[in-house]
Amino acid sequence: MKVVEELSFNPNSVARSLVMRKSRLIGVLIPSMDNKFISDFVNTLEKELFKCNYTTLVCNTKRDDDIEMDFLRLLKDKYVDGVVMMASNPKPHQIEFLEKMAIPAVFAGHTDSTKQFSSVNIDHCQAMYDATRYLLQNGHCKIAFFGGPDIYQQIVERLSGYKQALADYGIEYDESLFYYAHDYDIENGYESGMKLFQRKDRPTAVCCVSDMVAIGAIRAAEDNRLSVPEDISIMGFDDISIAKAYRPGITTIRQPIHELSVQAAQMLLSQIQQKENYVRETRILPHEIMVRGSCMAVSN
Amino acid sequence: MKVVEELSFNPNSVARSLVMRKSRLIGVLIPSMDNKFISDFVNTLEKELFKCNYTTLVCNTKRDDDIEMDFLRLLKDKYVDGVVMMASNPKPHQIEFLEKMAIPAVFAGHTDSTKQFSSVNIDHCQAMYDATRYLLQNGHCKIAFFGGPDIYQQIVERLSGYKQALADYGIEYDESLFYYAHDYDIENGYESGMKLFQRKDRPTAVCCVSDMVAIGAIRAAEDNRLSVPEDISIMGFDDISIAKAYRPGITTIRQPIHELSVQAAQMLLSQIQQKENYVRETRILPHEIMVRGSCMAVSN
DNA sequence: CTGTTAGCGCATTCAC
DNA sequence: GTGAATGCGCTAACAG
Repeated sequence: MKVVEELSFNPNSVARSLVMRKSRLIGVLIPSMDNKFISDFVNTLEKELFKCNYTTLVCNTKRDDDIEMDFLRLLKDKYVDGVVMMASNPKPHQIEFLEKMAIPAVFAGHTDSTKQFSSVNIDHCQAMYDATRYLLQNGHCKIAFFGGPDIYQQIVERLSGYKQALADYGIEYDESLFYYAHDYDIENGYESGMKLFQRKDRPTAVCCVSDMVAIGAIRAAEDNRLSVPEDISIMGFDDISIAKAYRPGITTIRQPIHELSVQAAQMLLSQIQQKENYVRETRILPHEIMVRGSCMAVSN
Repeated sequence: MKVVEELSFNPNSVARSLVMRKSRLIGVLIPSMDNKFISDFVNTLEKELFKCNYTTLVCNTKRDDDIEMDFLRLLKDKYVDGVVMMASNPKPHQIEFLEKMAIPAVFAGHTDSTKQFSSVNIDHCQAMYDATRYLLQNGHCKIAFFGGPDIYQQIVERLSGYKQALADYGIEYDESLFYYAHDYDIENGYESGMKLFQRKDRPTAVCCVSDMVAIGAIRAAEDNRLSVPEDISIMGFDDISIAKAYRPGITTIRQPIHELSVQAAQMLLSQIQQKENYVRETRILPHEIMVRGSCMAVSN
């Protein structure tokens, strides 16, 4: 130990990885970086894993399936000890790859319906159901939906929650009130809004798949001389930090981002420790509606 | 080659790194993740490096010097081929470490005043000078400054640009109009605003170190029944995407984020290729003022 | 309990 | 040209 100090020896992690087939590295696949929801998740995850001496390798897949698979291979090559998958909904070839290579993995914000890997998620369908019901309970009966890319299971589930709530309140689903976009950023919400708000028969409320879409929608409403929430109520989803700071404050569904992250870390860690004995599980965490200024009751 | 196909052989990158002392990995040190400015930078950087078959290892230092050094050591251990330093202003022990370990490095958004490493940056002093001058030219003569942590060289430079502009317009610097905060997020701008806007002798404008601070300031103004920009003009800095979408649109200084990133990548790449022959250089890129709704002229 | 050795999977070098 | 040796820095297994 004295000699270690004297020569300031420090073990070479690459050589160690080579023989150990371990790296104390955890890969995290994320769909993008420009989103408070994701950065909060990663921040918490890093903190949790760091406690156990793991370093996080953040992989931004930019929502590209090929990049996703490239990263998975890279991570395998690097002998990562585990992977947190939050980039997209589980795909068969990914599951197969992870299974074959015996890489511990956890899906976060997504549910592996094959149950081959653990997942932590919220009930996206129920969450959007609650959002829609909140509007219905406040007297809205004509509610538009600004959707996102339907390649995401979560988005599909959210839409079905919306439809379910309408059905439960005896309102027929009107396809002309559904606006599809290829992404869920400000621009998409703005474009959908510009189309919708120019209609004579505009609704009294709109449900958005994300807070960013909601911000775009609010901008579009204002550009059409509509006041939010007086003329139109706008509901967000995610509760990113800007949702509270925006004017008006955005009424939205909060995902328990911190809990999602902590549990993902813990599940992955115990999977790494317990190896074959690990019992996979699917956890659904509670969401919460954040009532702020972008929605109001309508008098019938 | 036939056999390679048949056995679907794929070279082991860890073993390769061990013997080559290279990894085709580039480390990127960032101060946080929750910022469009940073995520845009990283996105572009990844794209540029990916073209040359390099993978990016994103390290979130959370503005902690120790974490920063830990990552630097980790990166050295992993035999990264180079490092992009955008987490904080260059510190002597980092420079020494990089120099000693012969790790190619580039500072982005920061300038290495020792000139031992290359840098790409904007002129933060001139940028804030221009922002302040814009307000002065629009008739404002009492302008507050919402500053951030002075541990950042950029922030110090921005403050000095503000002071310089005032001086050039024959206005004495009034320390009571300078509000210091430990971070530059929405909350800090809000707190500074709540203090300032309750004063009887409030100014007609405020320069903020970041767009997030500006958003907080706008919120505070509104909570004090002040209209932006009618009662008070608020100037941002960075031009993050929300600056345009916010209401009112935030007049701000745009950093050429894409160019910053592309040039950082190119400089690092040529440094890696040219080895000892590489000539270090310091590049300063032009900024731009984005005129939007949060500032207006004042009639004297 | 200390000392030696084999081998992780590659690139490099030298011999053929 | 092809083939066999050496070593990158470590861990694990084994011997003394």
